Amino acid sequence: MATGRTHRPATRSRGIPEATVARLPLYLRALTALSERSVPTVSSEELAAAAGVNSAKLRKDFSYLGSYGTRGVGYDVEYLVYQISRELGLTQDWPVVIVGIGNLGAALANYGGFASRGFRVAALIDADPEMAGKQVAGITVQHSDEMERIISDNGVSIGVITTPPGVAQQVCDRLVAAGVTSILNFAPTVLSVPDGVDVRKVDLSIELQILAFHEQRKAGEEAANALPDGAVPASVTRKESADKGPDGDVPAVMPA
Amino acid sequence: MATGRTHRPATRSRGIPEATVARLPLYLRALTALSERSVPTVSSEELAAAAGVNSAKLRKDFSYLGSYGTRGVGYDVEYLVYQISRELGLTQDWPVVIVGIGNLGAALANYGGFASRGFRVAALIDADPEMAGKQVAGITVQHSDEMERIISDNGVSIGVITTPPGVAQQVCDRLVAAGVTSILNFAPTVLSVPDGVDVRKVDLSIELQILAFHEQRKAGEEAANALPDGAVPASVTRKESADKGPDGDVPAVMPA
DNA sequence: TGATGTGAACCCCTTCACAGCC
DNA sequence: GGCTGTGAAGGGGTTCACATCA
Repeated sequence: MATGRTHRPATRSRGIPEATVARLPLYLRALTALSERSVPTVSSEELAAAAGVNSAKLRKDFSYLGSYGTRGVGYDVEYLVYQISRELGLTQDWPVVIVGIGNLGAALANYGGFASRGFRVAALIDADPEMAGKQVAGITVQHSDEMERIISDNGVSIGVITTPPGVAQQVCDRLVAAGVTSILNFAPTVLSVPDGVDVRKVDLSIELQILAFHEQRKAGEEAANALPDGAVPASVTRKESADKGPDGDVPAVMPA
Repeated sequence: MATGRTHRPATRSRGIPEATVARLPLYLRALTALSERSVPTVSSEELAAAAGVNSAKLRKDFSYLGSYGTRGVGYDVEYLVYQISRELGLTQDWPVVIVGIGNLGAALANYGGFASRGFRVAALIDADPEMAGKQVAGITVQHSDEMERIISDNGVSIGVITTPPGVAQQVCDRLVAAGVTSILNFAPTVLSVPDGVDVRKVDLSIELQILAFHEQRKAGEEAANALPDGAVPASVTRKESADKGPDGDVPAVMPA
C-alpha cells in the first residue's frame, strides 16, 4: 500500500475498513459462482458487476487484503476465494445456537445457507417446555435451562436471537454471560452488551419503513408537505414519478 | 436549518440524509414505547439511550425534520411520534405482497410487526400449484400467475422476495414490470433493477460472515493465519484490544 | 496493451462544543 | 439552569484518474 511492496505488507494487517468487510461476503458469493462454472480468472470490472458494486470500489477493497491480482490479467478466482474465506474466518467451523424457535427461528434452522459457509447449527433453544424434545430441521430443540451448558460444551461464540422482543435482552445477557461474543438479533429491540461483544441486527419492520419513506417520496411531495405540522394527518395523493431515486445503485448500510 | 426559520422550512423537505432516515424507525419505536407508558416528554439524552445512539446524533437527525423540541425541556413524545410517522409515510397504509411462501415467507407472514406499522399483507404468492389455496397466517396463498393482477388490483408498491435465489431475479422483474417500486429481498442474490426502484436486502449469511470476521479477530490470529497458502499469510499481531469494537450500538443493513 | 493498485479529491456522516432559547 | 439546535471540525468511505507493471 503505502509502500510499493507487492507481497503482503506483513504488518498492515489490521485496519480493513468495516465497509469493506461488509462487502467481502458479496465478493465471495460471486466468486464461488464463478468457481463452480470453472472460470479461472476475472477482471475487477466483471466481478464488480456480479457483486453489484463498481470496479474502483472493488479494487480498493481488495487492496486492503493485499495484492492478489495480476495487472493486465485480473484475479485468479480460486485464489481469491481462498483469501477472502480466510480473511472472513470461514476456513474454520463456527458453531451457532439459535434461541427462540418460533416461526422465524424454525425458518432459519431450515435455511440451507447456514452450513454452506462454515456455520453449523449446534443447538436450537427455546423457553417453552412444550418445544423441548421436538425436532426442527432435524435437530432436537432443547430447553433454555440447558443454554449455558450447551454454549460451554460446544464452544459457541455466535448466537442468533429469534425470541419475542420482551425477552431478547435477558436472553442476550445469558448468552453473553455464557461466553457468546457475537450476536445476530432478529428481535425488534435495542440490545445492550458489554464492550467486546458484537451485535448485528436484522429488522424487517425497519427495512419496510425505510422503503416506505422512499416510496412516499416517489409518490410526490404534496402529501407530506401539505399539512402545516401541528395540523391533521395526510391524505397522500400518489402518482408514480421516478425522479429522485435515493441513489443510482444501491441503498445502504450504516455502521453503528 | 440554513435559515433560522422555525416553522417547517416548507421547501426544505428533501435532503434528509439516508443515514438519518435509517434511524427514524429506531426513534419511532422508542417513542412508541414511551407513549404507551404515557411519558409526556423526553430529553435527547434519554431518547438517545433508548434508541441506542448518542444524543448529538439524535439532535442532528431531528434537526433535519424541523425544530420539534423545546429548549430546556425536551421533546413532546406524542408530537414526535406523529411527525416521524408522517415523515416515514406511515400515516398511510402500505399493501405488501410476499412472494415465495416457504419457511421464511410463512414466518414473515406470521410476523406481527407487520400490521402494527402501516403495513398490510395484501397477498401471499407462490409458484407451487400445491401451495395455492392453502391458508398461511390466515391468508390464502395465490399462484404466481395472479401476480400482476394482484399488484394492480391492490395498488401494491412494495414487494418482499423470499424465494430461492435461482428465481429471485425473474420474480423481481415481474414485480417491477407490474408496478412495484420497492423491494425487500431475502434471497441471497444481487438483484438488478431499473432506476427509480429501491432494493434493500436482508441476508442472514452475510451477517454471520461479518460476525465471523470480527470473531476471528477477537480469538487471536493463530487460527486462520496458520496456513501458508500460496505464500505466507500474515502474522498479524493483535491481542484482544477492545479498540476497534465495530461499534457500541447497532450494526446494520446493506444495499443491493 | 490492458487491468491492477493507489494517492488525492470529494462527499457524507459523526462528533464536538457552544450559542440560543425556554 | 437546562437542553435544544447547529456551525465547524474531524473521520470514513467512495470515486477519480493515473502511475505501475505483467
